[in-house]
Amino acid sequence: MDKTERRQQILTHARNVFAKRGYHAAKIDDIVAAAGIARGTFYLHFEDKRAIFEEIVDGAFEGLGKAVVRVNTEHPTLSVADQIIENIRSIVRVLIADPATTKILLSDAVGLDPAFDRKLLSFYEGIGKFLESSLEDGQALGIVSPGDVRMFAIMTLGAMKEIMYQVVMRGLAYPEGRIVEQLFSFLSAGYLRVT
Amino acid sequence: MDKTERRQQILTHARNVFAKRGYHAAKIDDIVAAAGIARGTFYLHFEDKRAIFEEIVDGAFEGLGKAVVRVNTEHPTLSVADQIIENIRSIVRVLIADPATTKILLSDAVGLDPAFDRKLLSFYEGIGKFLESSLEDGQALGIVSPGDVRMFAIMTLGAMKEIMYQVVMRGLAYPEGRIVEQLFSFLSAGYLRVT
Amino acid sequence: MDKTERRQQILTHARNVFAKRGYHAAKIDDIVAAAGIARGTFYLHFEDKRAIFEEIVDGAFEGLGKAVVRVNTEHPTLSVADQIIENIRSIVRVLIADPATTKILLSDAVGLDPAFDRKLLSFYEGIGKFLESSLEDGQALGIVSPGDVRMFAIMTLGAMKEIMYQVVMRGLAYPEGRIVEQLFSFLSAGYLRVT
Amino acid sequence: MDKTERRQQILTHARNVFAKRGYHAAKIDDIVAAAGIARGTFYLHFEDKRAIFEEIVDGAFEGLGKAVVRVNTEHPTLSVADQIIENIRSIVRVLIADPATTKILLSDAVGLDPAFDRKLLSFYEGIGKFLESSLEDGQALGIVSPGDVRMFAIMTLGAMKEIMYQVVMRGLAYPEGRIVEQLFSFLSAGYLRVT
DNA sequence: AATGAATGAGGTTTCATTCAT
DNA sequence: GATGAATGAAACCTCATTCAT
Repeated sequence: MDKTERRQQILTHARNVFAKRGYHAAKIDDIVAAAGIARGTFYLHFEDKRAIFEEIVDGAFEGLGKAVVRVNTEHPTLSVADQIIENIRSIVRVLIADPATTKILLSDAVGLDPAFDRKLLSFYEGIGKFLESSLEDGQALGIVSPGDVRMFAIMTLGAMKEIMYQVVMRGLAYPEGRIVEQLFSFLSAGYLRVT
Repeated sequence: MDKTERRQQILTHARNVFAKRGYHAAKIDDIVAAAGIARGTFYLHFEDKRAIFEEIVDGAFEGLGKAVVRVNTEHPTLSVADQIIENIRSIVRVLIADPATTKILLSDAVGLDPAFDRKLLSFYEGIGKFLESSLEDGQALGIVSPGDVRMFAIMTLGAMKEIMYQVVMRGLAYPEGRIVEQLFSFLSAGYLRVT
Repeated sequence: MDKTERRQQILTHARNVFAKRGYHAAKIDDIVAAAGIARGTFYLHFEDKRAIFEEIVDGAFEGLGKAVVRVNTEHPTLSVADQIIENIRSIVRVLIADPATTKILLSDAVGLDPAFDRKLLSFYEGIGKFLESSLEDGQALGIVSPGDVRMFAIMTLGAMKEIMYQVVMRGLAYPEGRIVEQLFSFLSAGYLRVT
Repeated sequence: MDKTERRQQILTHARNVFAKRGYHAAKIDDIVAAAGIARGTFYLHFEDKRAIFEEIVDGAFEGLGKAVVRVNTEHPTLSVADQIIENIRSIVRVLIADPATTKILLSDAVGLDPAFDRKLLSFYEGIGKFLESSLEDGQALGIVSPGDVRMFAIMTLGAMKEIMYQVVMRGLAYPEGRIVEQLFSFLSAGYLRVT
């Protein structure tokens, strides 16, 4: 087994262990036992426990980053609505496809310590900035209500995170399509009809 | 200083320490140093580190539970919309009033370990159930769109959690009124106008 | 309650606690709880935990010391045999009368630490010396076999200790008379008839 | 050094430390210092302090168990008297050969706490039962006096324990042969000649 | 490269004792 | 004298990381 494969194998098992136990309760022993390697071997491939965890989280960030595509409003091949829906869909798909990683992202990586919090916040800030600028474009085109785009971005992110949190933590059994549809309809019209 | 005061004093300092460092990085020594007491004194008042953390979280749960009031649709003194707004306002107010606790709730308490996750999920499940049944009432009255109330509840909760997370983690400086107003408007109409 | 009474009360309860739990497992808290006093009060009457334990053991030594009377061979009012029997009887009686103290002596006080071991050994050495010299007198009178009186003393002491150990530790239900009679007959003739 | 050797080495040093200081005064640090290993290494081989102590005591029990052989009265190659003597001799030999363990057994392990007391009592009960049944056989053959065999067993055990206690605690310098001979003669005829 | 025994810093908790009230 | 909250030394144990084989 070559070095890259071995790394990948350890990463995969570590991901499962972290997802199952949480960062602190996951011991190096659990990881090497799951991977079927010796303790020393782990350290041949990863600097330390923190490093492998960061690598898992960074990988997740990257995967999500790739899932998001800027909505093309100039020469769209799909309608704007469909592009938004496709965006939501690809994000949801990535998250659902790897529940262990999603759980790590939405639960285990949260509140680890101030340094890790900064990393997480910085990722969400990137997402937020991207969403905000997209929403601003949308406002220019009249497809996003006038209003505080930062707030829109935050609430959108929150709604999405919470659905996925419930999916991975409680096993909420919603298929991708239903999640996407509900989110889109929520963003489009809310649900309160009180005036 | 009597026993209750002393407990309260330790709780307050512990809360700050947990909020500053996170659960694991917060050492008993940090807490007792902050409280200006000896290490043994801590254990006179609390079983162990976990216990004081749980007490902080439970206190937060309780405070939030009290903040939520069922919307009265039968003999309302306020319009339904105003009641919803008041509900949102009181929750937001409680969270903003004590950012340390809010940070603990939304960050430090998350992903601590499977046991704590269950506690957290169970709290959110309670909130969710309450919201769902309120939303069902609302549907009967025609003030909530037909649709999946569980999803509505989750997305609402997520939007709210994310705003507060940003407020306590990034120091997002939104006043209570603005948060309430934005949330209400989001729940009422979303922001996408793509059809 | 005057000082002496209070001391006595604490001693009595401490004795029970030590007998029940053993020296180390007996906490000052257990003692003061049993005595119905405050923790500080304990220290008004006793230097420390060790001191009260020593006092209990010293008291037991004293009680046993008083139980033993030198056999009078010159102007006996009782036969020598009867005097020996009376001696055994009074020792057994003292031990059986206060099982808690006996348990402390034969179990809890044993192997506490080198310093306490010395105390215990010194007590047994006193007993041993006394027995040895009595046995020597007996040899002079022809009522004790020729032989190693130190060994006789040790084996006699051991037989007696073990009976009492079984009585207090296992609740071996032998009445005083039976124990005395068995011991005397054992010392008189052993039980092996192999030649 | 392989795992078994290392365990053995730690056991040996721990035995000395326990024998020297007693269970409670013996710190893990003393043991690891004596063994010349790091603290963590200790815990690699033993669950905890209690576990290594129990292992030492259990080992002693086992060694003693092996030393005792049932007296063969049907087709004896040695006379019954000689068989008894050999039995006593092998027990005494085992105890004298390893004074540290004997001291632990007769002093440090005594009165440790109720749980350990039960372990000890259960061992002595086993020995007692064995002796009692042997004595009953002896009575049937007429080589043991009629009488209470349980009492005989207890007194025999006590005499033996006390001799060994004196040997290891006071350095009583009796050679094996002398101890055996004295014990045998004591069991055979006692020493009192008072009518 | 792989192993796994060894390391030791670091943290939690206990509990005998003190002392202000 | 009595109280009981406060103290802090001391001890155990864990586990990430190292390193000789």
